[in-house]
Amino acid sequence: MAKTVLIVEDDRNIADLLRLYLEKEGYAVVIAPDGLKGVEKFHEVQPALVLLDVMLPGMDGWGVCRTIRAESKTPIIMLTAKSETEDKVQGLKQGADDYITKPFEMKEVLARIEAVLRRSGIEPEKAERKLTFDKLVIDMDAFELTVDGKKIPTPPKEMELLYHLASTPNRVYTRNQLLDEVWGFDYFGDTRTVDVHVKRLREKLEGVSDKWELKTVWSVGYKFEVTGR
Amino acid sequence: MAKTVLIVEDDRNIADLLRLYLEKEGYAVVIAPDGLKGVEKFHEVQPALVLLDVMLPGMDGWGVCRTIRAESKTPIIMLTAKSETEDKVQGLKQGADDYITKPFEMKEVLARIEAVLRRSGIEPEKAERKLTFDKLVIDMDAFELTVDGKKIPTPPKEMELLYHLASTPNRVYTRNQLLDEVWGFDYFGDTRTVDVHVKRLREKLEGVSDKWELKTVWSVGYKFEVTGR
DNA sequence: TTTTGGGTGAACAATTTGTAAAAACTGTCG
DNA sequence: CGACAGTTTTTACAAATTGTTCACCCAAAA
Repeated sequence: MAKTVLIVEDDRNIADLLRLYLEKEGYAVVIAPDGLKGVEKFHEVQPALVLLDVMLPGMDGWGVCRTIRAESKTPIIMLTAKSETEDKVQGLKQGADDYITKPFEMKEVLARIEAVLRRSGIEPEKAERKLTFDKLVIDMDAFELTVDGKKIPTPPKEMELLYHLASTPNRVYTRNQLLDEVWGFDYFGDTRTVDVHVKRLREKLEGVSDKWELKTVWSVGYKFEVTGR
Repeated sequence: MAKTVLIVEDDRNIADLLRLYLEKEGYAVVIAPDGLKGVEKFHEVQPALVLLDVMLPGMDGWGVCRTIRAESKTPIIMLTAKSETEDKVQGLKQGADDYITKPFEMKEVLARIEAVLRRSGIEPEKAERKLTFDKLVIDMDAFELTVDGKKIPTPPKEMELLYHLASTPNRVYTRNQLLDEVWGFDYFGDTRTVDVHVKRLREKLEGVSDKWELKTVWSVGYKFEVTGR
C-alpha cells in the first residue's frame, strides 16, 4: 500500500502543488492547514513522513515538530523561507530530519523525501520516473530523452514539461497550469514562455511517431495526445 | 557458504529493506513475522546471527531472546523504537549482544552485525565493495582506485563520491543528494564542493575509457554514465 | 473580414558550471 | 608545541548553456 505523507502548510497553492507531485510519484497525501489540525491529522492517519511548514497560524512548525517528536520517530522535513544555516541547525535540533528552503523545486523535495525515508529504514515509494510511448522514452531518472534508442540532448525545462504533459496523456493543460506545475508556484513570467518550449520540443520530436502528438488545443492550452490503437 | 541472518520483524517494509541490504552484502536472509515463528525458524535454519524486533505480536522480543539464549550462544541484535538507555540495559541483561534503535541507517546495521560477529569469533560475510567498469576499478575495501591495473592515489572523499555515483550508473544525483548521501545529511557546506571534487575526479579519469563518463546534467546534477553495453 | 490566439526566430537575460587559486582543516612528526 | 604535507572547502570570475521576451506574421474562430 502507498505510504502516506502529511503536509502541514497553510498556503493552499503550495500544498496543492506538493500533493499533485507526490501523488504522481505514488504517495498518498493528506493536507492540514494549520498546526493544531496538523497534530490531529498526524494521529488520525499515522503518516510515513511529515512535510512541515515553519510559518503556520496557531501552533508554529517548531511546536508541531516537538509535539510529534515527543511521541514518535516519524520522519519530519521542515519547509522554511529563511535560508540561514542557523535555522537549519535549529530545525535539526528540534528533531526534524531534514530541511528544505522555499522556493523549492519539486525534484528536490522528492529527492529529500526519499533520502529521509531511506535513512529511517523505510522503503521509499519509488515509482519509476520513466515513460515510454512507441519509440519515445522519457527517463527522468537518467534525465534523458530517447528517440528510437538514440539520445536527444534536451534542456531540463523541456524535459520536465514533456514529462508532465506525457504523464497524463490526452489531458489538456492551460499555460498557467503548466507554469504552476512545471515552473513552480512562485513563477511570474509570461505565458508565452510555454509556447516557446513546446515549439522546441516539437522540433525535437517531429515525425518520430504517428502514435502520439504534442497538440495545441485552441484557446485552452496543450496536451500530449496518444492516438487510437 | 554465506552466513544466514534471521530477521524477526513484523513490519514487512523494514524486514524487506533489511533483507535487500543484507543480501547485497552477501548474507542469506530468512524472515519470521512473529515471535513464535521466529523461534521455529531459528531451529530450522540455525542462523549465524539474529536481528530481533522488540515489539512483536505473540511472544515479544525479550521472550524470543531468552528462549534462544537458553539453548544457544548465537549472537542476537535487538531492534527497538525506544531509545531509552534502560531499555538497552534491559536488553543486554536478557542476553542480547547489541542493540539498535529505529530509525536506523542500513550502514549502521551492517557495521553492528559485523562487529558482533567478529566479537563472537565468527568471520563476518563481507561483500566486496568493488566496482569494475572497463579499465576502471573502484575498490572501497582497499580504498583504491585502479586504472588499467595502475593505482591512482585518490583522497577519500573523491573515492566515496565516485563509488556512490558509480554504484547506480546512469542515474542523476543532485548536488544536495550527493551531499546528503556522501557527506552526510548533517553537512552544512556549499553545494559547489561537489563540483570541485567532480573536477578532480575528471582530471584523474580523463581519457581512460570511452565506455563510461562522469557527466554533468545541466541544472540537475551529475551522473556516472555507462555507454553501450 | 475582423478579432483573437498561436508559431517562430532572434536578441537578450539569467542561471549554472568549469576552473584556478586561496583559505581552512587534519593529522603527523620532530 | 609548531611546522609541514596532504586534503577539503570556499571564493571569485569566466565560460557555457538555458530561459525569457518580443516582434512579426500566420491560423482559427466568429
